[in-house]
Amino acid sequence: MTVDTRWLDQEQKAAWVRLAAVLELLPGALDSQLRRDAQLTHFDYFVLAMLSEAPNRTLRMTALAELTTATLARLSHVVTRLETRGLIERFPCPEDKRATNARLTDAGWAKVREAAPGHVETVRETVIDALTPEQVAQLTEILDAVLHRLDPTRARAAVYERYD
Amino acid sequence: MTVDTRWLDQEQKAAWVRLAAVLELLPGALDSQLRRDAQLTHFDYFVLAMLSEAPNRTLRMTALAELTTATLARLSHVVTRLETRGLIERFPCPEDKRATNARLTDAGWAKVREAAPGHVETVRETVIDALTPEQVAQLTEILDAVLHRLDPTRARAAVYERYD
DNA sequence: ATGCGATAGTTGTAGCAACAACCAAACAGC
DNA sequence: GCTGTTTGGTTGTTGCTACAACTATCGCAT
Repeated sequence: MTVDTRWLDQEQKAAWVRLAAVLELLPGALDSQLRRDAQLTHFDYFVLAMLSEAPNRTLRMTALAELTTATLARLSHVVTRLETRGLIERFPCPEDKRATNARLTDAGWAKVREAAPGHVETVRETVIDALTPEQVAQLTEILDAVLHRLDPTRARAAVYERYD
Repeated sequence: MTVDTRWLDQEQKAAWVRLAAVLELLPGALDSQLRRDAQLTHFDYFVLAMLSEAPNRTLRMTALAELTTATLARLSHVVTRLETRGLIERFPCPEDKRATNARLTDAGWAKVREAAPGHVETVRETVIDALTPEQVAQLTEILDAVLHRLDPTRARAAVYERYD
């Protein structure tokens, strides 16, 4: 019954244990900074950021869901909350009456502008400034390989290939 | 009022965007495999794994909390659930009447043995096997640098320094 | 001995995420 | 021009996490 498992060797285990630790700690660090300074979760922030870079600061829910790697259900809940807070507005898509557009309001735009510097600073402090330029390049390649496994359809490709 | 922000350059942004994507996708991938195949969250699994490697398969709640980077409150809830399922048992610590010990039951031990191969296989598929040996070594160094920022007190050091 | 701050852990509650069920508009086939 | 299917989105439920309040014990200084 037991399938012969290829266990991890010492070096692989070293990398994995550290990755697991980062996976546990980093999201919390990002989240708590944004929550404290901008009353936003990291996911909230990312949603607003994607909208802020879109033409007319508007995207269809489906497009926004792909950009943020979220299910439509999750996105819908999040957008509902952000809409209540006046940061986003929803309106029916004229071209396709099934569809809904989400647009960043002026207040939402202001919120992104206000939150960005602190967020970037946190990213620097926790990750970027800890690495040499060579390591930053290595990290990019490594993560690309991993993403290729995680996201074979490259649904998110559009987002991060803008930054090549 | 505006503090002069050091924005990320192209290469830094490339690394960061990819890291954000991995942070979003990888935990879900790990979680859903374990949930599907062993009815365990990744955190559940890690708790059981830490206990399974401890002397007598027993640890004080505080020690277990440190090993898993969890708050005591979070751990308490998780252990309550695992206890209900018969995978862990709690008993008062004889030396310190404030303290509680958590011990892995035989059923819990069996669960870990059963879940481990599938989990390792997922780790291989999504991360390790996507990388060259050089990249694995690079990743370890990179993550060490990040962890140093993230966890300056090295609370988790004990866990991952076992794998040097 | 006793009074007080620190330590160890539990519990209640509120908020967010995953999953599934659901409805409506659009499209494809005949 | 009906009918069945796919697409786009919302809503309800359940489970887990964070936060805060609370109890009990310990250690130590007086």
